[in-house]
Amino acid sequence: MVTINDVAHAAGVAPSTVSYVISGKRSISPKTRRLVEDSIRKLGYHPHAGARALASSKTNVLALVVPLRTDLNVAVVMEFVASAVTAARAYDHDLLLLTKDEGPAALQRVASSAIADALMVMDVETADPRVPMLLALDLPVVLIGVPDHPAGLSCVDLDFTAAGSACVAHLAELGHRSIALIGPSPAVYRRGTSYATRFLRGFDEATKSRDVRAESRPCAHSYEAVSACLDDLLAADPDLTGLVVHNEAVLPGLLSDLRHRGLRVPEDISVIAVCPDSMAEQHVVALTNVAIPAEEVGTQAVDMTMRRLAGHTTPEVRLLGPRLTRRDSTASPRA
Amino acid sequence: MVTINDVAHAAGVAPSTVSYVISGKRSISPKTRRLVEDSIRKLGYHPHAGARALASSKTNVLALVVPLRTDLNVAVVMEFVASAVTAARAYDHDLLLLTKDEGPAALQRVASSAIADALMVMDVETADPRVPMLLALDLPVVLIGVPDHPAGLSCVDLDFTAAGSACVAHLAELGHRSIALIGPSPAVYRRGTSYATRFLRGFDEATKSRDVRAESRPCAHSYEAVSACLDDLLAADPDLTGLVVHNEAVLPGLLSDLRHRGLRVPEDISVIAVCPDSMAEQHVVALTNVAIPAEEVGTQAVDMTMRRLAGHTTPEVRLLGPRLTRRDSTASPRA
DNA sequence: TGCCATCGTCGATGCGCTTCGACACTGACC
DNA sequence: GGTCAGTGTCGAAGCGCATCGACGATGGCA
Repeated sequence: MVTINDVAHAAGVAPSTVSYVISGKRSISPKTRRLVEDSIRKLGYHPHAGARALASSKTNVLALVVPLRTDLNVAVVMEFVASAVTAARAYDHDLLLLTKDEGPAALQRVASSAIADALMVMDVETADPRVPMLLALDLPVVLIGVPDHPAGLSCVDLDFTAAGSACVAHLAELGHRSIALIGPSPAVYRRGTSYATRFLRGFDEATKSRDVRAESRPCAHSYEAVSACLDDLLAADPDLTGLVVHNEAVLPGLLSDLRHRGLRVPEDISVIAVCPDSMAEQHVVALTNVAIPAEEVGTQAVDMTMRRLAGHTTPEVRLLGPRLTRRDSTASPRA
Repeated sequence: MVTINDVAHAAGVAPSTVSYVISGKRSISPKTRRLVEDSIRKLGYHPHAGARALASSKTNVLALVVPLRTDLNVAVVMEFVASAVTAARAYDHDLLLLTKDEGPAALQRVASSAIADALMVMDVETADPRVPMLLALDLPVVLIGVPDHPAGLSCVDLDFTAAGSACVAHLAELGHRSIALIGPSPAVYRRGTSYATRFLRGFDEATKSRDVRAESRPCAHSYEAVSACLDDLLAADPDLTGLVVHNEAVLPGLLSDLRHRGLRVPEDISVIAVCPDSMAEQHVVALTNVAIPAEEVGTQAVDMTMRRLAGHTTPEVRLLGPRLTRRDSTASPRA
């Protein structure tokens, strides 16, 4: 193993000088800097992470708590994780993965073992039991999602409330007067998952204020559940002309089921989805959608985390405005 | 921060004794053990990861290199990652996420900074350029996938060659005489991704030995690509009665395209997929499939890694036998 | 009773790094 | 020529832990 001493020796300087060259915390003469940098390169020196963490109480590691359930959208989670890793690396940090399954104790463990410098937490619930503990942790914490009482925690997410409203607005402006929301699986609502309830709120508010008839149903993502859900909605209102789908996993099943029923999209029924753009474009009928900007959220989450680490202590709540893209799955209802 | 000294003081013993209680590397009297354990619990002591790593040259961290491309199956990658994290935690280790995008330098960095104790590498290519470097690293390395020359590295994966053969065997035994393989996107083959070429090899061998007419095509996962691919295959052989799909992402598009063409599954054409069971069950017609045991592979990968860390130095190659489940999408072709 | 082996505990040392105070040297200025 | 502020470098200390050799206590056996 190459140590800082080896480098110092090779460069003919003291170890501390090498350290200062690397950290830039003191001024170094150009000559010395060049000498040291050459030795570092020549020896292939990388500082020992543990030693560095011990001496500086900084690990250069960010911990990310991800949900590993299958009732959430895996593609979105993955995209988020991907962008978070990339963003973290841009700040010279690494990403440690924790699962929600390990529970709150895992957060304690990471904090008090000094395994990571900060925590990013996904799949936040409206009354998330982890919030008080996270507050007590005195590590920077960024939530992906917004609980009812973020207290002093930073949050970032798509503005799902606005997204819910935007979907309704789009359909209403096309002339739809009776629409329905197909939401995430019942379990997601039961947990009080932040984005689900926020979207529903936006949907409800908008349908009320625009005087649009509306129903909403959670929906598991088996084919039967989708089918039953549609049965139910069409029974409740046979004149239904618009569907808002806040559940990417059911889209394929939903679309083929509609076709089975002889309902054409968008001639007989309009469909607007909340899903990543790539997914919207991938269907037989390209879907009008509100994008889930997982990548953007991941980047922002890391940015916020790094700001906190850099000393910006005031927590922020960043809600990304929804972006609706009109494609081929929505149209005005026939008279 | 609670240190080992605090615990020692609280328990009235020396710090080293606390250390031995935790590690179990020397015998401790029951009385002392209880005393120490109580203090640990009372103070909420967690050893400082950096200090531990420095003193013992063990980080208790496993690094996992994941591909973040979207042309691979995200769900499978996610499932793998999930099971790997869980398995690692069972061994009291954490998982650090690296992306393939960072290139080989990232592996060097992790190794020489002593950030992780071992490396697990996904998305292995047949002639993977990382192999020589990994060998030089003198960390335990486990590949998920099998390169042409694993040299001294451990590998684990589904036996895709056997899987390819199994698909053919199933269709052939049902009486199909002309089948086609719809594979991953061209880019996947171009990279020489290990599982794609292995599957293709199994497919080719089996069709040859069973004297089945066969075509194979890579296929991107846009709807147009799927459609073009089908056009092409049906033009090449209008009597095609069986489809092997080694590309989960195209399944929804493929199935609806077949329906559009008036081809019923399985009456007119049989479809067998290589995908996770959950995905196979989720379609309108439940799909006969060869399962991708991502969870099992993840667990095994971690097991192998831990064995290496425990001193088992001989590299192993574990190929998991394919498991074919017959569902509703395959049947004998009509005479 | 005295000896020795065994068991349980302790103290000291060092892992590789950061950081702080100290210090030598330079050039500017009176 | 002497002083002083500033610049660049050094040495030492200590971060929290694991580990090793040493050592006291205990009990068995003669």
